[in-house]
Amino acid sequence: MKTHTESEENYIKALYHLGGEQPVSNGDLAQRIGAKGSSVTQAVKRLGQKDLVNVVPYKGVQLTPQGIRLAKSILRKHRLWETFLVDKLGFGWDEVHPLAEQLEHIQSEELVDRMFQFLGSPKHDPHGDPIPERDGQMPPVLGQPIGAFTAGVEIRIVRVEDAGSEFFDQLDTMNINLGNTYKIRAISAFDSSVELGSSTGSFWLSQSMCANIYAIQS
Amino acid sequence: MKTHTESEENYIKALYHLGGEQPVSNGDLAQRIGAKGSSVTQAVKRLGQKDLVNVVPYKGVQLTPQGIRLAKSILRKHRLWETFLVDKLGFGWDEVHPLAEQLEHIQSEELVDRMFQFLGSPKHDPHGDPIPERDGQMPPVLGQPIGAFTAGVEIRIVRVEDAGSEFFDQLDTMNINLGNTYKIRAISAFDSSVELGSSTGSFWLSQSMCANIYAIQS
DNA sequence: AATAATTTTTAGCTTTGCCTAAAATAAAAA
DNA sequence: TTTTTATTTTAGGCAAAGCTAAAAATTATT
Ligand SMILES: [Mn+2]
Ligand SMILES: [Mn+2]
Ligand SMILES: [Mn+2]
Ligand SMILES: [Mn+2]
Repeated sequence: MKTHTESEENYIKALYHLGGEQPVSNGDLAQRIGAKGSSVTQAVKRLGQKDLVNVVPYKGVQLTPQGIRLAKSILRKHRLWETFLVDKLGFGWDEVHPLAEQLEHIQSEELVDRMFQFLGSPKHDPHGDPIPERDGQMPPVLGQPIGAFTAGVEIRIVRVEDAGSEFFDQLDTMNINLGNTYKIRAISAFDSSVELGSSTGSFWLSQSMCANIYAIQS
Repeated sequence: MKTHTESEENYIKALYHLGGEQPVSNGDLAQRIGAKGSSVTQAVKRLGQKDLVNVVPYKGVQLTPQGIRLAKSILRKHRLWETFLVDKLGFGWDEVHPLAEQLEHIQSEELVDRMFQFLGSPKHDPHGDPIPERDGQMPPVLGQPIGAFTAGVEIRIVRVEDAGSEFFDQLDTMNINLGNTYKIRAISAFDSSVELGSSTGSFWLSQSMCANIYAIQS
């Protein structure tokens, strides 16, 4: 398997994030990467020559099977590193993403395999996102938005969206963590906010918060 | 503290390796980096503009105090990562160097500090090389070449030179590891090879092997 | 001290990856 | 179906980091 530049890998990752296996527009990609459209046009041309993407001018860019494989391998590394940073080094789950963006580019199959073992073959990262397997298979994407449940149900938080540092701060101040269990006490018909109850009391969660927090019944 | 490219950091590291605080010739640097002299001339000019080195044309390049600080911080990371890979992930001490050359460029003070803690505040890496402290202080460089001892003395292996994979293979087949203790049985007046004795028997070590293995009396 | 050999620098080119401004194309509105 | 607007591509530049070949400076040898 050839070796790629960091920039190339970031484009592949962005494409996977935005479109998965579907085509992505030049503009969306430019926005995500944080570069101008003209730069993106050239970049994807280079990726096309390496058979990582198919480019249809004026129409969009789409990952090839090769590109998808690469995207998943980068995502696997990213999420394994996040898991390492949180589980082993004691970082907060809100701090690890930027660091993982560096570490995801380290090239060594052996390292990834050993890290995977060292971490106990995890299926999900500290935010509850699935860690792609060695062969590209994806573990299930866990949970539904909290607002999707009905009053009276017992739920467990299993995943949160990466919705920025303010979101994580809010989770922190409200003491909400993966694994926490609550009872859905009520759902407001007015603004869709949700009242959650735990052993220590109960509190209301805004619709915006709920939309980024995923849970399963349990 | 500003951020540097991988290439810049590799130049700084090479300069520190070759000359420490002393000036280094263009040719030596070129050889070490694996680039042509003309490329090196330009590269050090760039480093000069960032006050990481002082360049005297036709004479040589020398790290500034800033450059030395950077060199040590990279070396610290390199050796901490090697320690992590061997102690925590179970890599062999002969496999970790190339990986550490990638990992040493990851930028995060916080990560380094936490890793240092996680590893138990190590003073030396898996090859016995000193790990620079946070403030730039260097732990002692351990040991003397095995040939420097006299017959009858008890020694413990504390450090090995990075003398290539064949050297490590030889150490491996002879079962020589850091921490092993031996008695110096004899030193050949003919070829300076050394006879070492342990509980399991005794064997001869060539002068070339001895020159790359360091020990202390004990 | 003069010449020869070695080392270093300069000059000119290449690729990656980004930029701005202008031209071309596609999509939306009239 | 034109015309206007938005998106995308082309054209032309720039900096980092490498290269080769030629010129200049230093070092070594007669
Ligand atoms: Mn992340
Ligand atoms: Mn990245
Ligand atoms: Mn090393
Ligand atoms: Mn390196």
